[in-house]
Amino acid sequence: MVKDRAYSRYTREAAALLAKQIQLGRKQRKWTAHELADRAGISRATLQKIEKGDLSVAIGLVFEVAALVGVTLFDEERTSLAAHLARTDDKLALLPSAVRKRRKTVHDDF
Amino acid sequence: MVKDRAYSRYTREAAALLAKQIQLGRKQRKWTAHELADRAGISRATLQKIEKGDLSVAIGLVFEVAALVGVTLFDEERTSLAAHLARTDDKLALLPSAVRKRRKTVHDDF
DNA sequence: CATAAAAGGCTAGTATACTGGTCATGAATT
DNA sequence: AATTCATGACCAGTATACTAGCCTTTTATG
Repeated sequence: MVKDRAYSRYTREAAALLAKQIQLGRKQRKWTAHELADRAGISRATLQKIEKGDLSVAIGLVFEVAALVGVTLFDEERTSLAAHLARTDDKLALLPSAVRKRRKTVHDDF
Repeated sequence: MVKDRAYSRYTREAAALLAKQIQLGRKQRKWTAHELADRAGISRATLQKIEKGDLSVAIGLVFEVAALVGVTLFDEERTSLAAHLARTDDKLALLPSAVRKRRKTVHDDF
């Protein structure tokens, strides 16, 4: 053991909520853990970690499982994911591609 | 190389959107990648993967970075994360703790 | 236009995520 | 009550995420 990362409260709570929603979704569909793991193409052990809100699991695996049981991040009711992505891209394009730190002190931050 | 996982379109798009939102948030705050990586306690290389929507990054690291730049999953404006979590817990409590598969064929799925 | 710094890539090393398996426990059916 | 099976926990092995460091390419600014 070397790392032992610290996580913010927000991170822990958000992951816990996602985990619970996934478990809820699975049970509402009446799928066993084994069944869902198979559908997602992951091991049962990893699914257990996901449903516990383990923060070390790859985000792709978590999103994949979430999608399978109908849990969506980003309330995609109103705007489609793709459209939202495009709008975010547009905003990004308006900003300089590199963030530059001031070399000399300039009075613009108050 | 052994795995080479396949991910659903939803997973890829959701991760891409999150990645872009993070990058946007960072630039709006005028932080360099180096700066954000330091604040998050991760390497610059990992932050690059995060801002590219790499699906193999640990979900905790992604959420942590997202929180730092003000990107929130689960529109927490209306309901607090904790409250949402509690309500999900309640729903879970109403369901049987183990999902049981039918042994004999029963006509209830149509 | 010159230059300093940000961003992007790459690599080697090591910590660890994920897997496939087993075992124990408890909960749902008959 | 007996049985079957879902769940939770754990373990060893292997693939790989993450890091630190370095080099190259852009990009903003003087």
